[in-house]
Amino acid sequence: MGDLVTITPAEHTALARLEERERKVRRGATLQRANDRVGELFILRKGTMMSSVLLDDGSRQILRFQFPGDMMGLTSLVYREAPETITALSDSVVCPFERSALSEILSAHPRLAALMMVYGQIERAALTDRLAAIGRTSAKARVAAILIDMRNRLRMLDKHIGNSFMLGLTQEEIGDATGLTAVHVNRMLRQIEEEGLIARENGRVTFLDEGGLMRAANYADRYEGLDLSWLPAAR
Amino acid sequence: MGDLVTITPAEHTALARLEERERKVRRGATLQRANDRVGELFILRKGTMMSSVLLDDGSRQILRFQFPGDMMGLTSLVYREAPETITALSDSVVCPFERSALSEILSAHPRLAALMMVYGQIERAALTDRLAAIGRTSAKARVAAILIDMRNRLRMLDKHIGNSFMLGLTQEEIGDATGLTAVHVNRMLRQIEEEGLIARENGRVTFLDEGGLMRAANYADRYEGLDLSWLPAAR
DNA sequence: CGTCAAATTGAAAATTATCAACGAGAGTGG
DNA sequence: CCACTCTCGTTGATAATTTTCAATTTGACG
Repeated sequence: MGDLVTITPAEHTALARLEERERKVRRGATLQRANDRVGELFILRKGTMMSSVLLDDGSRQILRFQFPGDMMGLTSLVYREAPETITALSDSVVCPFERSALSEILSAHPRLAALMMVYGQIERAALTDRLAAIGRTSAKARVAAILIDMRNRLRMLDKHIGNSFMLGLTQEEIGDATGLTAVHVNRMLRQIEEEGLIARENGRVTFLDEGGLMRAANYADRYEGLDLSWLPAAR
Repeated sequence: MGDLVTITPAEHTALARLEERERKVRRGATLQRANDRVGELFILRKGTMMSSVLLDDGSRQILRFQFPGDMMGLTSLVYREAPETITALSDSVVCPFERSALSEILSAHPRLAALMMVYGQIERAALTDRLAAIGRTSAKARVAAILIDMRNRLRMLDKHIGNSFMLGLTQEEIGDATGLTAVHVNRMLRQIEEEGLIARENGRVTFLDEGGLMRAANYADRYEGLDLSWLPAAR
């Protein structure tokens, strides 16, 4: 949250209480399973994770990728049973906390409540972009969009990531995020590569023509263009 | 919000301040256009509206349908420029209010802040269901899902809506919501009808086999199964 | 060296889009 | 009251995109 506004010491203390405990999650392990009874929320401290739903024909839709600093499992604010599965994409560390802890923060720190609504809306915008991409753009555009999105989000964590990065997703995972089959993802990656937009070498992707890639993907960065002047004063 | 918890008089007064002004919006008129500079939020008082994005090849993706009581334009909490367009599906009445008004409520009424997060998460769940449907289910399933969703949401407003209701969407709008063409929507509606799941007569849809329809659609009702026991006390 | 997940490739099939046309019904101006 | 126009729904034929199935290859790792 410190990226958006300057956090006061009192707010910092309150947020730190959410991260008192730690739990390790191995790559592939499940933190929360859909339809399980749940109550805990999490902050991702290290690693990357994803939230997904499993349809009853066995296919999977990945809803969102999570990076360090993200809150996860916010839906258990609302539902008795989790609607989403949360899985580790790489070995990760999470900080579990109780709903009541969040409740106390909302009461004591209105500005943090507002900031959480802000994050909720950023996430909403990201989800709606994905929705529009899956509903209305070609397979190639969707794959390109995932590449750009992953690069941008990784770069938020590590400022000196440039045009080259470890993707950290299998082609099957890209397919589950974009609503395509792994086979078709493979063909689209190859096509994007043949057009000279990217280069690939075992998991590392390099953007050769970022402008062309953005145009192919119809991409909008939802972490830009923010206006937070309306936030209440810190308490 | 009164559907979820009992609102105290003080909370009621605070919320009523959001609805002091009224504005009429004719069917087809645009309340907020994507990429316009915006600052206002809205509560929908009467009618139905939709939020959508327009891609630059001219195609449209409908993100969400709005019904009376819904807050709209929450993204202007965050962005200088609106990412979504909000349009009236029928003649409607909205109540515009300022971001600062919301800010004051968050500070003065923590339980309302929490309830707004709850609504945000319900909306998120609805969006992710749509995402999974568009990404991973057949055209027929997506159309069936829209039918069920519209019926359920209309029934929340009017308890004695049963198996028959006015859909209030053109086939083109159904297509833009499901990521299909209007032509294909037509064929899917016909097919669902021929299978005896629904009947249609100029805009009115009647469910003949609700169980079959739910199975065809892979449907989950996100307004059920809530657990709000963690909410802070009313102030 | 053997094994296993992941990537790659080709061919055929299924789904969905595109194009083009027509019909029904609502509103509108003469 | 009668063209006239417009939107919406409907239908058929064809094309494009994406999936499915079935191998095969590659690379990491014990």
